[in-house]
Amino acid sequence: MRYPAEETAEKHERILEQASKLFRERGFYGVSVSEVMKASHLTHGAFYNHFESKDDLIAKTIGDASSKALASMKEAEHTPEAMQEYIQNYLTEWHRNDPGTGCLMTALASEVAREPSVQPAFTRHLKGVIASLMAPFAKSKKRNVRRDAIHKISSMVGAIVLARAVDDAELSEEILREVRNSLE
Amino acid sequence: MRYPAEETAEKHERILEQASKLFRERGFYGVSVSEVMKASHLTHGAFYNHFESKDDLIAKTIGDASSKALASMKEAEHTPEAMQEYIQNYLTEWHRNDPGTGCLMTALASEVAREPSVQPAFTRHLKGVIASLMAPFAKSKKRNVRRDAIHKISSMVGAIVLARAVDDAELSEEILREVRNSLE
DNA sequence: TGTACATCAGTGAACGCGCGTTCACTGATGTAC
DNA sequence: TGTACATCAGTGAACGCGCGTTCACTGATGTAC
Repeated sequence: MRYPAEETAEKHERILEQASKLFRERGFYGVSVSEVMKASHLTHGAFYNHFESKDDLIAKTIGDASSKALASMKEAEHTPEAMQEYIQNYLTEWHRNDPGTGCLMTALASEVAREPSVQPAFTRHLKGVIASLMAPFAKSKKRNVRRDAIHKISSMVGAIVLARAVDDAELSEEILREVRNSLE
Repeated sequence: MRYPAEETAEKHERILEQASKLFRERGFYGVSVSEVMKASHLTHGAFYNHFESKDDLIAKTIGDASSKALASMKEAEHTPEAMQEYIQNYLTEWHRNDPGTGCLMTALASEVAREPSVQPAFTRHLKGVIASLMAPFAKSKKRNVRRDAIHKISSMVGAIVLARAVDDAELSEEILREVRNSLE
């Protein structure tokens, strides 16, 4: 049966949001189309009214999640203090434990390396994050602002990725703490 | 038919080596048992004479690859210069382009986070790498030797992971170059 | 040393299962007149 | 404004496919005597 256009748009949005969360939690291959649709309170058949294929969903999801994340970063204050707070919040056990609502680069980077269809959106996202990390120093005379931003985001991503992969709670906390301290 | 014990051990080793390479290239779920066996010049049926299950293979493969990598790190020189060389070689386009023979942490970390059976071996591996990065400074009076090692390996892993996920060749090279420069 | 037989690492057909995808069908919405 | 009908986002059964795994079978190796 036919549905009001507004409702359809809401469902479309719901699919993108649930996919974004589930993919970050379990990876592209760890989540089926049916699971995404179930989480969106729909049956799997309706999927192809919204997306061409699972690959299309993956690409659209990353594009959408990236746009939202970058928009909220741009709205934030661009002071060195605000950036420090962002970094310190990034390197927390909370972020480590909750990939579903966390940074999409940490959750999906190694899968993106094998999935060319997502790479354009991922690249745009990383460029946006680097720009955000540079913004507070735009008018400063600091040298190597861009180099520092790239080094920072690399160690942040690496730290969360390693802290998640390790099954020794103490080592995991140590990684977060010591990279936090290194970036202070 | 029965085979000489030596031949069987060789085949077992071949399976571990091919699995190690293929998993790093395409991830645990991107490689089938049949593909591993084909690469080892065997048919898929023989697999269960060597391993209990695919999960067992994954755990044994990471354990084996880690042991070999740590052994070769321990054999190397433990001077600050040798460590610098190791880091500079790690952050190369060659390593980025060849995950199959590269660092297993960069290739598999985000999958390991979802695969508890591999986490013990992964944890042991990371501890070994941290120890190796600290070794050259064992007798120095430098403070924060362990913190620096953790920060270094985090940015190295993050840099390779990001450089692989990005489809902009210039940005990818820039990440490697700037993290290389930051760690000089 | 020679013979008889148990062992076991191979082969490849077959299994059930879950996946991505398709399709016939439904029925309220939106449109044409 | 009311009626007739095309539209299209849903539903859920069905599809083919590749996966991990099992199994009956093979035959040289290694062992017992």
